[in-house]
This record gives sequence, structure tokens and C-alpha cells, in this order.
Amino acid sequence: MTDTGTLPTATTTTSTRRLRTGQLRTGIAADRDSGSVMSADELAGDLHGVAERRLRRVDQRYTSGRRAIVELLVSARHPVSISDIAEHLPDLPRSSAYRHLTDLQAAGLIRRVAASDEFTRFELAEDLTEHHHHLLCVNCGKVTDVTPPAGFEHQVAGAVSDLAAAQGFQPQSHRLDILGLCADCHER
Amino acid sequence: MTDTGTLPTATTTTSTRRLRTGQLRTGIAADRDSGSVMSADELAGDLHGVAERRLRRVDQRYTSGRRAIVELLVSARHPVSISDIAEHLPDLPRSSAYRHLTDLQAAGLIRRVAASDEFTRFELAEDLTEHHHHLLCVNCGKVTDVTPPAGFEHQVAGAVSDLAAAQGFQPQSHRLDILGLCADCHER
DNA sequence: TGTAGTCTGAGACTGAGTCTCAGTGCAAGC
DNA sequence: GCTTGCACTGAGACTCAGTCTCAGACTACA
Ligand SMILES: [Mn+2]
Ligand SMILES: [Mn+2]
Ligand SMILES: [Zn+2]
Ligand SMILES: [Zn+2]
Repeated sequence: MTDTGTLPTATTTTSTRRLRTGQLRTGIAADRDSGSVMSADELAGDLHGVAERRLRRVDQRYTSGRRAIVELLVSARHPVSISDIAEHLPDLPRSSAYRHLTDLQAAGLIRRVAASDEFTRFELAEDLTEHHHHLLCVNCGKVTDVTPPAGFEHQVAGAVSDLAAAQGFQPQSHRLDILGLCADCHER
Repeated sequence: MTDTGTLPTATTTTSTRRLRTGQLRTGIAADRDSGSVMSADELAGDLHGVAERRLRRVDQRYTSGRRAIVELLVSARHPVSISDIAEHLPDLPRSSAYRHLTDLQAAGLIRRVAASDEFTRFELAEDLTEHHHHLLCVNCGKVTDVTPPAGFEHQVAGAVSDLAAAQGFQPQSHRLDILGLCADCHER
């Protein structure tokens, strides 16, 4: 009932390798769009540098617990719930996990994802991955990422501006959720 | 902090006038689209008939408590929270209000709206109003309805089908939320 | 080293939302 | 009108995701 799909087993990579602190770009994803395919490792490497800097900006450290959560979000192929975290990081107390999630969000590294069930999910911030949307299964709660074509996103961006402007509303971002039945729940 | 905007004072209309049970159409909104403007009263009148029938379909009655909530949702110009209900229907116990909300949703009369804060809101089901989206203020939590032009909705519907099909996902509905600052929170 | 500030685990706490239960209301049939 | 079966209701206990507190541990930096 609370099956959120498979998740790669938590890689206990304790490699403390640290990258040279290049220019802080607002978006690793730019590299992807420009054609160069980053491996999971390269992305993760760069990501940890960004994470450390963004945390430091708010006088926070990139500790092992926080890093473990970030690595879990990187390796997961979909937004993760608190129970996913508990399952894959059993030695991380819940209170710490929740606090880390709050802190990581405050540092702009992760964001909350509202699913169709009662459980909040978390994923890397969009400027660390790429803008995308979600398929929400109304039966099992599973959340799947989907990336619409750029042309569609331009349409959406335009409509969002128009709708917001008409109400004196200052838009910051949008989210498009598609509700329905996932493949598993469908064939039943 | 939890100010959700103004709401018309709860009309204690106890008129038990009941409409002839015309054909049950799947969508009062059709009347609107076809040009005829329904007054709030006409809409409400028709609506109560639909409400009664849909509840009866699941062996439930359209009682005064449930009707009071429906009327509040009709008169409100935006999705209402449980505290809105408590404020405008002070004699309705919370446990009953929650139960009514659950029952009304099960009967397909209302739907939940996820805001940017922790509080769930409720509004009439889309086939009783019209398909629309929401502006979510990330500062005060206010939720405002917005209706995009039909052309845009067609674009969205097409993209939704494509995205879902690629994943074996069976789409039922979608929601587009625009996050940002409302007019009040903006000028600050 | 010393010190100031951050981090952490344990567990108490909060509060939106659910559940239980005993009593009440409501319709349909006799 | 009375009976009988359900649905409805209020009160309050309960659940549990998420937050807060606090004392001790850790880190950065001088
Ligand atoms: Mn989008
Ligand atoms: Mn839409
Ligand atoms: Zn599913
Ligand atoms: Zn606001």
C-alpha cells in the first residue's frame, strides 16, 4: 500500500574527494541541455560542491547525514518519502532526517513534492536537475518524473504569466501534476 | 498568518425548496459554456439537486450539515480550509465537518486542493463548476482560482496524454498550480 | 588547545485528520 | 402511528507526520 517502487540500495560511498571550487553556476542542468551527457558520478561530484557552498551560504555544514540524504535523492529515480529515507538510511534518526530535509530545503538544494496521498516527498531542486513534472498515482501514491518538450513549456510559461498578471500575482514557479493510475495499478 | 481572505457570512437560508428531479447531467458547467449565465441562486438550486442525487447513489442523505458545507463552498470565491468552515459554521463540530468533507468527496461533489502551506482546502468538483487552476501564495497560503483560455487547455490536454502514454500511465485529470506571491504579500 | 557556533539523537510535543461508540434522526413498510 | 433498519451526529479518544527542545558532541578557526 505504501510501496513507492524500487530504490537503489544506499551506496555507502565514503569517498571524501572534493572538487575544485569552480564558478557557482545556477544550474548544473545547463551542461545537460548543451549536449554533454554527465554520468551519475560527475553529476554527483559537482552536486556535492554546490551543496556545500549553498549550505555554507546560510552558515550550515555539509555533514554526512545531509550528504547521505542528497545521495539518496540523486540515486533515486523518483521523489522519495520519509519512509524511503528511513528504509535506506536506517541509522539516521527520524528527527535528524526531518531536520536535514528542512535545512536542505532552506539552502535551496531540495524541494517538497505534494503527492496524491498524505505523504510528502522530496527531490533535488530543479536547478540541480531540470524542470519537470509529475505523474501521481491516485491508487498507490507513486510519483514519477516526466519532462515535457520545450515547446510545451514555453506555452505554459506564457499562460502562467498572463494568468498571474491578471490577478496582480507575482509568479515564481509552477507545477503540473498528472493524476491517474500508474502502469502497475492500471493492469488490475 | 492563517488569513485566507474574506468569505461571505454564512447564509442561514433554511428554505427547503426542492427542485423537480430533471435529467442528471454530468456537468452544470455546460450551461455556462453555452452562453447562458446562471445566477448564484440558480446554480445553487440545481447544485443541491445534483448533490442529493449523487449522495443517494452511495446511500447517503443530503443533510443540513452537508448542505451547509456545500453552500459555503458555493458562496466562497476560493477554496476553503477547515478553519474557514469552523469560522463560518461555528455550530458544526470539527469531527462532523471532516466526516462530511470525506463523504462529499466520496460522492464526487467536492475535491481536495493542495495549497503551499500545510492546510488542505476544499472546493466544488470541477464538473459542478468548470475546469480551472490555482494561484498559491507561498507567503500567506491564499489560494485563488484562475481559468486559462480554452486553447491553452487543449495544449495541456495533448501534452498530458503524450507524457502519460510514454509511461504506461492512465491519466484521469491534471492540476496546474502557479506558486508565487499574491497581490497583498507582494506589496510589502 | 580554547572557544563559539553548529550538529546530533532522544524524546516530548503539536495538531490536522481519523476512528469509535453510544445515542438520535429518518424513511419505508406494516 | 409504530417498528425496524440504517444512516447520521457529537464527543472525545486516538493516530502519526512533522516540529521543537535540550543536553551533549563535533568543527572550524584562531
Ligand atoms: Mn512545467
Ligand atoms: Mn488545466
Ligand atoms: Zn499506482
Ligand atoms: Zn499572500
